[in-house]
Amino acid sequence: MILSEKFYSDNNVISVGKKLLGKTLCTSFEGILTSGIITETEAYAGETDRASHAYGGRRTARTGIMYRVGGTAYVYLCYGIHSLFNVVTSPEGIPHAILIRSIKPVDGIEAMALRANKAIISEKQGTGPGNVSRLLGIHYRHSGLLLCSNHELHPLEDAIWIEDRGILVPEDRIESGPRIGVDYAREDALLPYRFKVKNGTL
DNA sequence: CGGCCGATCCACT
DNA sequence: GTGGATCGGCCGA
Repeated sequence: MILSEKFYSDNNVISVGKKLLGKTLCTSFEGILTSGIITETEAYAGETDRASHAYGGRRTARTGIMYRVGGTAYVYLCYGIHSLFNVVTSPEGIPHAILIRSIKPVDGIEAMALRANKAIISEKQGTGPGNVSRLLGIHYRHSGLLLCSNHELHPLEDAIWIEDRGILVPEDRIESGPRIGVDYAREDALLPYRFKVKNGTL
């Protein structure tokens, strides 16, 4: 089942960050389907979160994407090399977003191996936000794509979406901790907004 | 328009 | 554990 706008429009970014664990992130580019189960996320809590690109109400051509309706893809370039994939959550006008940090590869393993320039794909290849995008073929040009438009009507159209395939990650299997690489965020750097499945086991 | 730097990864030691 | 790769976005002049 493809997650709907209702799932993403939840104003509680922490709760959505946790609920995304165990869901399956899918892409279809040029007719090639690849997917992976989300095993790690980070929540970015809008204008009051010093770690967020929207901190203080900063709204530019790039970060303006985060103010769109929940279920919009926010992808941006990091360190000049990596496209990092986020999904906007909350209603339109509130710039909450979840960064997808790790996946367990599922569909299209061969295509992923090709993209990663590896002979085989192990679970390790899906670790790290830059790698997630690399395996799934996500590029910052995809920023602004809607994740819940009905792509099934256009199977050959490029699309990103998230599915619920019935994998349940109970609260006691979720480990929370501080986010990565946000030391500049001062007191907010310590907030436990990073969520991962314990031992990476699903 | 110039300069700085980032929600990172990987090869190498 | 460390440093190089690599470039768009943003800010200040």
